[in-house]
Amino acid sequence: MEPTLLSRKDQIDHVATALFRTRGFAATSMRELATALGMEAGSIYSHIRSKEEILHRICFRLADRFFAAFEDAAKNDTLPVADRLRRAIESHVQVLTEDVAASAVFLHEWRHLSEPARTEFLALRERYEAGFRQLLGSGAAAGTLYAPDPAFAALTLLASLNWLPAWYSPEGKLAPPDIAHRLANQLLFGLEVRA
Amino acid sequence: MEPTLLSRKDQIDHVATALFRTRGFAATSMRELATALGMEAGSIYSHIRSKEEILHRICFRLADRFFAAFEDAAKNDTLPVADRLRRAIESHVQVLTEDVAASAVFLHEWRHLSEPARTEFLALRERYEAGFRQLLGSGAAAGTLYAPDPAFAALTLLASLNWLPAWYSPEGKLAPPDIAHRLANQLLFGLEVRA
DNA sequence: TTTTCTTGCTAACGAACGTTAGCAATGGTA
DNA sequence: TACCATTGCTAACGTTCGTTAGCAAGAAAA
Repeated sequence: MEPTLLSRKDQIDHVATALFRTRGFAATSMRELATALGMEAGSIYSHIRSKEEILHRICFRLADRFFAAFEDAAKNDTLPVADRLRRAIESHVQVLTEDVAASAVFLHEWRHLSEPARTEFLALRERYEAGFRQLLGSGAAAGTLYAPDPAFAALTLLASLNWLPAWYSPEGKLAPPDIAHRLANQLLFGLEVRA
Repeated sequence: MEPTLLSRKDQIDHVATALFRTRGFAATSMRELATALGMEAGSIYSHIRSKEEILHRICFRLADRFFAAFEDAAKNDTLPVADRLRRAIESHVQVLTEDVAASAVFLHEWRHLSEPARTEFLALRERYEAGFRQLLGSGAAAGTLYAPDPAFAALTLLASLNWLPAWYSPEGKLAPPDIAHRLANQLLFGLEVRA
């Protein structure tokens, strides 16, 4: 029938990601998931321990990817801060577009993690934001970036980026690098025409 | 005991809004809602017809507010476009901060509306975004705004604003007008220091 | 060949879900 | 006084939920 590129467990994760994205975690039943996979609800438990385990894997795997991409992009101390920020933005967009569905789940469904996973997740997110904060802060200190309140700037910046899964489609006219470039420009240069 | 400032129905809406925000619509049970209101689950149905009716009211009421605020702010044809955009941004932020919980529900929980309400809601949101698109487009045409792709710019702009309910607290150090002003500045002028 | 792992089924568990019916107390209105 | 809208209760309905137990077929490993 189909080539088994993914293990059954990975297939479950993949299909669950799509369902969690569109219906939400709480509104997705194991029976819906099973139907989408072409199997019975009980059978899923041959591969996973619980529904939440799937969500846990989706969220934390993506957190890992965001961290890895950020390390690569921003931790080059020889580059000017503005350039490092641009690269961090582009990396973030790349991770988002690589798997939009998982990104959407990562951004919205983490609340359904129970403790202590939830707290753990929020700590990771906080650490990630701190990376952007630090970048903006040192840019402001160096006088190359305008960010009187780096925390505020970081929130706004990430907000613009994280809305992407709400509208991005791989079939759209804009390719991910295009999007990343435009977003970076708009955030760095603003909307107002310069004199 | 307590002064009855709100009708029981309004109290239900209010408490439900807070629960829908933190737990999500699907993960909030009528029994939880009842407990938070100090009553029994069945009793709620003396005031409402269904759980979804509450969500419907929350979402569409806020849509009305956004439209009203935008009309006030942006439909003054004598002002320069950039100023009208700034005013629209500030109005949007004001509606968001006036009721953060309801805003969060409006932004994230509308997916749980069933048809035809869901389609109706999306049409409203699309019309609202079109207002910003048009503003950005005419600014670009007039040469006062840099927005080569007004649709893209509108998405990014609203994204920055709509993330606000994720972090804003009325007890925070920034007052809503401050926030609005900073957001408008950051969006209009960008992060990079001007020559 | 025997064993073990993977994969999946059926049937069912107890719990929780949204909602309804029927009844009762209260307080304002006629 | 009689009436009626408001408000809330108890008890239960049918359904769906996540999950488990027990069994079985096939492939891979010993």
